[in-house]
Amino acid sequence: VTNRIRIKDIALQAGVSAGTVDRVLHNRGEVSQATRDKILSLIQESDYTPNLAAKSLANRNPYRIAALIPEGNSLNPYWKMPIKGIRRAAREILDYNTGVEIYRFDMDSQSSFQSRLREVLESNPDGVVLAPVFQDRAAEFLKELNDKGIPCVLIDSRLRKGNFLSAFGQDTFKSGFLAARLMCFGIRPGSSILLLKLARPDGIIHHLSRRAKGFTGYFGRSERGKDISIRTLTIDLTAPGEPEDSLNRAMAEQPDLAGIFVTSSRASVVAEYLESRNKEGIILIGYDLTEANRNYLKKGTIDFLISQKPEDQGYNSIMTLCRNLVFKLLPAKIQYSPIDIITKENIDFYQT
Amino acid sequence: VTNRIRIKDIALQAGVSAGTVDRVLHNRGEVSQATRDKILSLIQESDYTPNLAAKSLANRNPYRIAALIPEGNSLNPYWKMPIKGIRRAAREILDYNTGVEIYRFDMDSQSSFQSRLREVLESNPDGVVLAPVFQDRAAEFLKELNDKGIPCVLIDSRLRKGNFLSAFGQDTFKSGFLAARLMCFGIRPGSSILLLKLARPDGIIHHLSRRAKGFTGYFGRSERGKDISIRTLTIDLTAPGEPEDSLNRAMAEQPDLAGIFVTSSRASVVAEYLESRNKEGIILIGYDLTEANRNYLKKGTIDFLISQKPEDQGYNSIMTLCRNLVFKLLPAKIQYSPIDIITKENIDFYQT
DNA sequence: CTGAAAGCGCTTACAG
DNA sequence: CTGAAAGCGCTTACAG
Repeated sequence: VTNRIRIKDIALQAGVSAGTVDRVLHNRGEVSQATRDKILSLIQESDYTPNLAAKSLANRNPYRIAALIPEGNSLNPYWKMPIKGIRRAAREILDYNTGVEIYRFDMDSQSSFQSRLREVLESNPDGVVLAPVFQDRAAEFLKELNDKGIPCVLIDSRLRKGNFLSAFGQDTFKSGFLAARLMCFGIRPGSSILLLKLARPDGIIHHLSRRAKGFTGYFGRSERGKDISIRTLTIDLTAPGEPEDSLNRAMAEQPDLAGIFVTSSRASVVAEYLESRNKEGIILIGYDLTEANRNYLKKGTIDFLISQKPEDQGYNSIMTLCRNLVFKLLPAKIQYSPIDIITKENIDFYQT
Repeated sequence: VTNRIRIKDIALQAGVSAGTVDRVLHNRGEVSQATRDKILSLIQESDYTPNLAAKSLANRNPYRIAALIPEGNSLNPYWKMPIKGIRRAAREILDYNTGVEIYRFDMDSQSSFQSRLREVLESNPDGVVLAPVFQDRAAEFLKELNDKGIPCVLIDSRLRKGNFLSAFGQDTFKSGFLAARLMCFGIRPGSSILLLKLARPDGIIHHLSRRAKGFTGYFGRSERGKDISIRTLTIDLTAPGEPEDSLNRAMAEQPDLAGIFVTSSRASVVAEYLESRNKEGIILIGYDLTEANRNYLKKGTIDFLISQKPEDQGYNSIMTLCRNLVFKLLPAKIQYSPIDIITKENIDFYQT
């Protein structure tokens, strides 16, 4: 509070003007090597940190961020949550003279993705937040951004390399692993369980299959998991008669079924099925706090939901980009989301 | 980004100067009713929001916050975590021209608490963050602050009323309830469990007994909890021969012991005991990510730890006060912390 | 009751 | 290569 060091202070010490200090601070304009060195060492000693309020106030040119995010529809309600965080961040960074434009695309349509990409490129933004749903197209897009020198932050991504500023996402393998641990904790040894993939045929299923791998990976590695038998089932929810037909068959074939793990955010579909059939005592574990999932969790039909603070993900992706643009801060390349365990008992206190 | 409304804009529309608008904005100085009304309605229509960067830059008088927090010692390592958050917040709000002074006291000594209170009052701060460990003294202190018009934020508190700005804390009953749910999920029906209070004789045990109440409250209310037998045991860790003696006795009396719940942050003590006796397969649930607890969680001796983002609590308490001081924002009176479930599998991704 | 002016710390043309 | 000046939006004495 008291005596923070200002640019003016080091200028005074160095016997130059504030403008010159600013020039070496930002590697801008020509400064003689001698004064440059002097100022640099003065800055080192003085633990100078810029006043962010003053910095953003003085910042003339507004920055524009483009966010490319899937539409949230009834088949995929997940994306409403990151969008909420993005909107919140957008409001906050108005004071940093930075604006956010959101471009929505249809998760089921590569051409819709493609045309939004075009629009974004034409708008010539200062930075991009991207949900790289269609991997190959996203990679090409990333290259175009690189050529133009536009930084890009990835959200809910499993890309681990590529020329992006930062990537947000859960460790999907470990989250499946955790789900298995919870399942095994709750069922009797010798039980039989079902690993359920509820996907659309053309959907991106990389996340989902990593979760499944993590889940099955737990068994065999652990004491408790040893004598559990797992069956895997994939159901196309858009097919007629589904998911009832497939679930009926599975139930008939596994009469001793003790638990179901759903790799997608659609555990509610299974919960609905179990309720209508009056099947009780089957442990159900799934992902994401969608409206429908929350309800079944509160009723007790779903036992655990695994979440990843999707709103935070949206919020942080924008803030990361903004801090990079405005303050030139370099973020961590990978920013893992938490793997949160949500139950009926703690959901009311969960900050999404 | 483009055209945010400024004070100057409404001044122009109202045909007055910026100073006058500022006066009605802050209810300061005398302004004629007519111009006041005009400006007020103009503000309503224009969805004016102040530029926070400019606001804090122009803010002349520095604010001083005093934080009264227990020392973190080996018997109570918990408080290191909120302190970390407080320090982080302190760094950030330097730009808001606000400083934080931390006063530590000995949790076991009311007189130490008392003398720190005096120091704080004498320093005449603009706001106070308080861990109300000694309830009665804290209540008196609160009154003195009220008289002086100094706002106070409580941290890790179960006070639900009193004249404070905001209070942070977990719903301790519900967190015990959740622990019971997890316990019951994992043990066989008919098992016997131990509810363990590890306290010092003079320590504040309100938190701990609320957790215990929540834990026992689960049984009887739920299907799964019906035929579980619970024994409660209190151990004074500072007594000679403890906790070994008491635990030896308990083990002898409950040979079928399937699970132990520890209401304090010292589950590690039990974990150490179980390891040294080669007792495996007993489910152990406790609180807080202390160094020792983390280690036993990773080894698998502790099954679940319940956490409440203590660092966030420290951080948010300072930020809440700062926003009130600088921007006159009114926070929620009670701000519940999350009830997080931490396991070996997700601890690496947990943001404390 | 109201306006004009100076200042917060940083940035940005502009002039030399 | 360097300095002086103006400006970002808000606040704060000061003068009337």
